[in-house]
Amino acid sequence: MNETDIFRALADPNRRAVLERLLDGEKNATELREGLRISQPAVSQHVAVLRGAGLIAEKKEGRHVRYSLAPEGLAPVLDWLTRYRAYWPERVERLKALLKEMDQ
Amino acid sequence: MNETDIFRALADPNRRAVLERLLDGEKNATELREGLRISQPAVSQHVAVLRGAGLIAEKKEGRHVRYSLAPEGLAPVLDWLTRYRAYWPERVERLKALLKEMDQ
DNA sequence: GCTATAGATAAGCAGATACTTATCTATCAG
DNA sequence: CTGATAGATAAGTATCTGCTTATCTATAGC
Repeated sequence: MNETDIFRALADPNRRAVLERLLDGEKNATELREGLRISQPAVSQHVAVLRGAGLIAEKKEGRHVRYSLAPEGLAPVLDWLTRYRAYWPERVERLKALLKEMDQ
Repeated sequence: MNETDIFRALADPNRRAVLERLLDGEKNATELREGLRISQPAVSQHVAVLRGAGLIAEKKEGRHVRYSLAPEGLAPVLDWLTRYRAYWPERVERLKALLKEMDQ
């Protein structure tokens, strides 16, 4: 839930890959594992780190667990990044375009 | 320069503190150290990690080195984060306000 | 009940991290 | 040249990470 936990969680490529996979909807652990060349326990451990950082939520359904992105989880990163906005040169233009697009 | 290097660099509180300090202008290593309860070599090592991640630039001036934030350094983080925009609920409102303010 | 499957937990280990003290290099002041 | 200072580098070490295999728990189907 704090910046350190979140940045540490995001520092691992396999964990970012897990988040990536959740972009297109809920997944269970086995689905999250696809494409990652690590064992089932390793996935479980990564998921625990992501959950601890507040980045994913889980919902038990029988013997399956459905994992999903936690909507507010990345907010501290955005907040942190915003403090450095003076150092986002032309990226700001891209963001403006993005927000305009989102308005439609 | 890649996401992993950047997130790893940001995962350490002392390194984030160094960046924080650079928000109000160039500093030399001794100034960066103020407030951090770590040795001079530790600061030097953190600075090396931040430089390696492309987050700070340095300019030698005699026996001093002036460190500053590297403007483009955080762009990959912003880009990464943008992919999760659907999960930024009301934060978007804050950003819109911010960008409007920057237009003035 | 028995067996299979989803996922978590335990234990162990190799490599990475963050720190320390000691030392080195380079510039500056006299 | 000499001594002091800014900063980097070297070497050593305790702790943390990310992984593995083995095992455990819990649900589901028969």
